[in-house]
Amino acid sequence: MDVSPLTLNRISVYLRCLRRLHEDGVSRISSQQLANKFHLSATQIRKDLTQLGGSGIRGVGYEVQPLIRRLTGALGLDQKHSLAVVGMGAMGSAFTRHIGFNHGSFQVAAGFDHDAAKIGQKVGDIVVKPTSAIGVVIPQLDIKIGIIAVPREAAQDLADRLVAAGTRSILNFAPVRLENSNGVHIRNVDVRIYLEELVFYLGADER
Amino acid sequence: MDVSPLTLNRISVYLRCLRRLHEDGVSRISSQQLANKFHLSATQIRKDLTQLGGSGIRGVGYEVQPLIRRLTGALGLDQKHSLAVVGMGAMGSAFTRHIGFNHGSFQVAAGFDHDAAKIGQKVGDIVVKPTSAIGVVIPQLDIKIGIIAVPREAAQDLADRLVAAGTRSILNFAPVRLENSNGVHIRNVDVRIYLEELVFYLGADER
DNA sequence: CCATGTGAACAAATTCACAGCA
DNA sequence: TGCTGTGAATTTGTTCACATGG
Repeated sequence: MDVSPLTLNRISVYLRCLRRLHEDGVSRISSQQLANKFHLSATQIRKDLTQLGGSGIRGVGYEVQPLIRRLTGALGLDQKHSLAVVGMGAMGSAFTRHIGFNHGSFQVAAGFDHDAAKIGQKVGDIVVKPTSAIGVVIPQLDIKIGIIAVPREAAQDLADRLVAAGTRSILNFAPVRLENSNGVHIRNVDVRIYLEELVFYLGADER
Repeated sequence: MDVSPLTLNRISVYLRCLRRLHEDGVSRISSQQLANKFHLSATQIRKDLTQLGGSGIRGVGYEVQPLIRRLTGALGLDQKHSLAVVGMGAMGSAFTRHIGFNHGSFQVAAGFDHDAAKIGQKVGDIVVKPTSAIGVVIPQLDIKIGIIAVPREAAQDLADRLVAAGTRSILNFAPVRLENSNGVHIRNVDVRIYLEELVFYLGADER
């Protein structure tokens, strides 16, 4: 299948909205109602949903629970996914706790750090391991998703080691564009870039 | 001026690259060299830079230091910006420490939490204040940028209170699309959405 | 001559408008 | 009738190709 990241991210949003509706006991909803309720675009919801094979009822709308199941399956969220966090500083441990607390399709299965003072310590449920263990632990636990939360200088090297060990996707918090060797999917999240964006629009009036 | 978020985020990236070059003693660079060195597109660099009023020298390239100054000014990074972090849980305090450590154009000037156990505690340089103090502290410190790092349910209310107190831009880590009342600029950062994206592309082969 | 800056071609994403079906 | 699903139109973003000028 061929879905753009933009569409995909919106699907995630829809899924969340639908789960909330389901909790509230709503069993059917039209694209228009969904759009109104969560400030989305009705046409776009329909376009996006039909990309995964539409399943609405003309004249009625969508059945909430079947649609949730459909999207959950399409995204691959019907299985548990193990994550490895590399870098157990402020970002890495916040991420670990964040995901750990939100029992969902994800669990942090391993945490690595370079710093001897952090190795052996517990963060949430996991014990921090040395980065030298990446090559052993990643294949052992069959981890396909890695989180890079280390300083800029170390990011590329650790990403390479994750990929060499079998990681197929990387969520990168370090402020570098990582070189994506062969089919590895990389998502960069750079908080400072977002702050800079906000600053620009702050001053946009004066320009 | 009228610059898209996409362009703007790339400008931030260029700025970083240029700062690294400057540190390495490079005083001139062509768009092509810049593109090669950091895996970017030369044409796009030029298009983006000319949006802020091009300043390259034909046949030569760009002067690194003047360009840094130019971009820094265009983004509004030549002044210090105070931030308020709302929600001092794992995410909020990680963010605070992250920005705090990286002395740049940003400083966390205030941190708020709802939880009595956290109020009065120090996170980095700042002392956590109750959310009830938002209305007083934000105008007092003239804070224009707020960070929302609270659970979903509380996010909209706190965003509203920030805006009412004078905040003009919000970086939102909570998993909700915040309603952006009048010209307030909102940037959503939702880690779980990015993880879900990665999962989808993991399984993309089998589909 | 060589790299910038830019109009024109192209591609991607969004929105519109409506045909088609429960 | 009322909503989905979708081709067509539009807008937005990227790449190409080259004229321009230091």
